[in-house]
Amino acid sequence: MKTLLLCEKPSAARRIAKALDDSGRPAERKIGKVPYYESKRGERQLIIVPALGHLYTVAPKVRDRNVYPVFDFEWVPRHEAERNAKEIEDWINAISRLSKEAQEFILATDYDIEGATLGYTILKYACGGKEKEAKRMKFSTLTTSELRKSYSELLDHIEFPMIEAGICRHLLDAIYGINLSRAMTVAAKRWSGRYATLSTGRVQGPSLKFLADREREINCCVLLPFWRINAKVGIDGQLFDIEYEKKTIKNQKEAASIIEDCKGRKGEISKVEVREFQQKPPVPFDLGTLQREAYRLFKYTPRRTADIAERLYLEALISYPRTSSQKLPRTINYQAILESLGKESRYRKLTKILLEKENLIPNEGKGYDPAHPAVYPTGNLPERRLSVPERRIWDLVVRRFMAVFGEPAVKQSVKVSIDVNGHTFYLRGRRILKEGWLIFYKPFVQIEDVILPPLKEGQIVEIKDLSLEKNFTKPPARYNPSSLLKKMEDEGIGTKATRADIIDTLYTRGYVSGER
DNA sequence: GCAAGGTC
Repeated sequence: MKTLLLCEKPSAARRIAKALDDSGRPAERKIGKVPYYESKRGERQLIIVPALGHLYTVAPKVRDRNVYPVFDFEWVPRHEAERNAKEIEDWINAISRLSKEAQEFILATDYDIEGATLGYTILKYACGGKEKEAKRMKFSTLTTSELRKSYSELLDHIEFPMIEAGICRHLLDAIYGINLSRAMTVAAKRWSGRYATLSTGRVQGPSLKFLADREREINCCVLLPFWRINAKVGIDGQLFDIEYEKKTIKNQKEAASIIEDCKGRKGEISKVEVREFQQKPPVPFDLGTLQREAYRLFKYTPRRTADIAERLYLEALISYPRTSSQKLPRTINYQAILESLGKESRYRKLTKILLEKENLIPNEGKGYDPAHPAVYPTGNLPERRLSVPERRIWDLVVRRFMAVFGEPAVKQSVKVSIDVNGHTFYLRGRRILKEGWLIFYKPFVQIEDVILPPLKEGQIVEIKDLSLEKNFTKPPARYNPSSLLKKMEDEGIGTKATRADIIDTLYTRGYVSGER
């Protein structure tokens, strides 16, 4: 009796095969490039085979792309509808062949709308109509214990209502996106006489609108003048910038009279406020946070970061990157990872600090993902020379991982009020009292101490370089790929795996240009 | 040479 288990992707199939095999060592086999596993579990022989995400997609029944509108769609193997999907044919053939040896079927794809749907289409079209008899494994992490539990508590059938929703999602996106895209392309050709691909869709359209709305705001923005009082204070031969109690003054007369009042006057310190506060460690990386951080630090676009992270994942240097989780489950062996990273000389001192702690507790964020934990380094060290971008992203993931286990940083801020003829100026100082997690994440945070000499109330100080600066209010900033990604996340459009690609498409179509 | 969603 053979049972076929269908998984979402190769890495999941491997984990599942290991978890379910009685000896923990399933046989690894291949049909062409398609890997699969044979596990023994009691009397049962399991054939565990991965999909590669969706193997089927919806496409218009009439293949002529100039037809408009189209409402008749059908499920087809992906290689028939898309370019760059050549390997899908082999994949479907392999699953099809393995399914013929099996008498029982279990769906073990991700327990979400797309996982259920991609499993359904494969069971139906590649396995010869097995979608009704297939059982279902339900799990939210790929830990051995949960996988075994879900295998022992198999659900009777796959989740048909969820699949209805998934099919509906595919069809709506296709009907809406393909028709509007064709309409725009045809209209543009009639108008200009030239062909250019135009496209829009459920996610592209609204994303572009965010940019258009912002551009309109910028163009409509009326720039108003305002004035700023600049001054310095001299203490023990050192000069420090001070700020006027009102950061901006809208009226030139008022500003000029403040200058007049303060000119040639000395200042008297009226108050010294010292405040200490803690800054908690950062949370582990979900993909979006990693993409934004890589843009902030290296100006890598979200797309580029996703590509690099994917490569690092395939070389087993980091965990699965397409995650929205900001949590690191206790089942991850933090200590082993740190010990291994410590073999790299530049991490040795840092990992030592963490390994000496009594317990390692990550500061976790709210982000949750049913299928994957946050991005973390596996502890493996590169076996080849990484390119500069690869090294940077890996280093960022490593340091972030260490930082989440760090102690809070303790900072001190000082606010000194200086009275100048009835006007108040502020002198601000700041310093780090305890580095805490910053020691791990140092290259990626700006830490600039402004250390003030000892000051006390009633002390008289010299006011220098008193001047008036005219400015204009600024329009809101344009989006960049990073802030647009954030906006899409906040608005809940696209997914962690698609947002970067969709932003890229906006550029490819020529809707957006400039900063990338 | 059309969407958006999986995944490599």
